[in-house]
Amino acid sequence: MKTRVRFAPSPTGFFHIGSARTALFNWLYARHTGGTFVLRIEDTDHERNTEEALTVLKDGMRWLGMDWDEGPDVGGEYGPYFQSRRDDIYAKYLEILRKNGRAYDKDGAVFFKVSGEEQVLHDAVYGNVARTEEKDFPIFRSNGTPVFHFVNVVDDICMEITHVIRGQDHLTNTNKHLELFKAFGAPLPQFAHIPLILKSDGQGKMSKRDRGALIEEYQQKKFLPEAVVNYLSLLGWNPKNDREIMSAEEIAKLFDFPGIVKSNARFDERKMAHFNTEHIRMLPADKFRALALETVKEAENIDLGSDGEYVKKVFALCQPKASNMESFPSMVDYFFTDEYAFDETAKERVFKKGDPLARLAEVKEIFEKLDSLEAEKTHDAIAAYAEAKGVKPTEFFSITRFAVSGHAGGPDLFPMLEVLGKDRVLRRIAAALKSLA
RNA sequence: GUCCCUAUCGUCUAGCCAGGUCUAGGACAUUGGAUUUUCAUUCCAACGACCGGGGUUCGAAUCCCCGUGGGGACGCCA
Repeated sequence: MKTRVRFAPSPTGFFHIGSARTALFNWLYARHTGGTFVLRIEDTDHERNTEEALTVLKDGMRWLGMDWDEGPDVGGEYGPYFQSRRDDIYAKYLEILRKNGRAYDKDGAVFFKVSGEEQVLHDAVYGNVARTEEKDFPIFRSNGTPVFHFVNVVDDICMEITHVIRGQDHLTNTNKHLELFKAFGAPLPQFAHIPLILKSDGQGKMSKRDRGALIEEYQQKKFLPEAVVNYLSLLGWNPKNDREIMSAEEIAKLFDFPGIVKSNARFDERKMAHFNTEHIRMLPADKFRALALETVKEAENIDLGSDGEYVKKVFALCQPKASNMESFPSMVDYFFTDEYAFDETAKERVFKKGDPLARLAEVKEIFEKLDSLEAEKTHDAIAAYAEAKGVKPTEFFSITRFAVSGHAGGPDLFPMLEVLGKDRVLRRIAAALKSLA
């Protein structure tokens, strides 16, 4: 039988990292098994702007590369995929319960009559979990709208969902669902509950107010979606072979229930950042260039000019040193303007010892004699001069970098000077000699 | 309060199910070195954990019990 899994969010206006991870595990399992990934919108009982909220959700899903096979925009055999449009189906299923004597009216609402028998869940992650649901619970509110537990089960039955992968916070709700499946005489799906994501500090699970809790944040901060997917996949799952940096395809290939961890995981934004850095470094040059271009263009104070080849060289030079895209514009700004600022802490560091300005003046003279600043030649020229003078070559490096870029760090110095070009470098050194004096 | 889940470095985790090969492995973070070509790179190293107590066993991180810690569910929210 073909696997059918679903992600069933209610559009709230933001895409929570926990939801995203649940979606991801479903998506991974579908791709791993060659099955179908259904996106079902649980939009009952919500007055919020669902159109906008839905967009946030869909954008987030698409950004992370979690394409759905059935659901909004793509349709499918099992629609409608919005609970708000399935009232007739719910009415039909309520009738079944009434006929079986499992539903009754109370206070204007409809209640489900529980069996009172112990239910044993065979969970793919947590094993057998026994629990008894003691109280009858409402399945339709007094305003006539159906309740989550009811619609969730009915939809899973109708959509022939084979595996229910969801957060562990539903573990104790599952009794209710088991009772309902049985009351309908429907086959049970395989349940797989996954551990929760906890706050990095403090108590409880990640809430929307915690930093790093919303997928929108990662989009805004220009994280690579593949990095977010990679990190999220490893929060509560692992391939058992110490592999960490992986593509979504690799993860999907390896993903399965036995690798899912039972205990909750604490979110760590530093490790998330690390994955982001690794994925940036791994990006093929052309993809990185496209991303860099987009990022820099959004930083309005930077004018890339008209020399496409120059831009290309700059980005290629900086990619290996880029730790995140958010700060990338500030990392490359000086390549495109002579009006760069001199970083104060960098200045302190550079001027801490020796006589940097004297060195800089010497560098200027050395460079003036060269016909171009080809990296190796430039280096050799300084090294030769330094040796003749009996000074360490390193004494020239920091000040040169600082003079032409305003930073203490950045891409490899000599390739950087080569990209900048002799004219620009000499112009900047001359200016710096005056302004830093 | 009741019920359910869970417990290895600060964090994510491997090992546990089929007990010995574990002086417990990897990653992030931190600290310290190296690359005498800077650096936001790379490499190397250090630091650092089996929650406590009982039991089973020749032997327990691994199996069992009890505590304790952590998390969750108990809504006419989803």
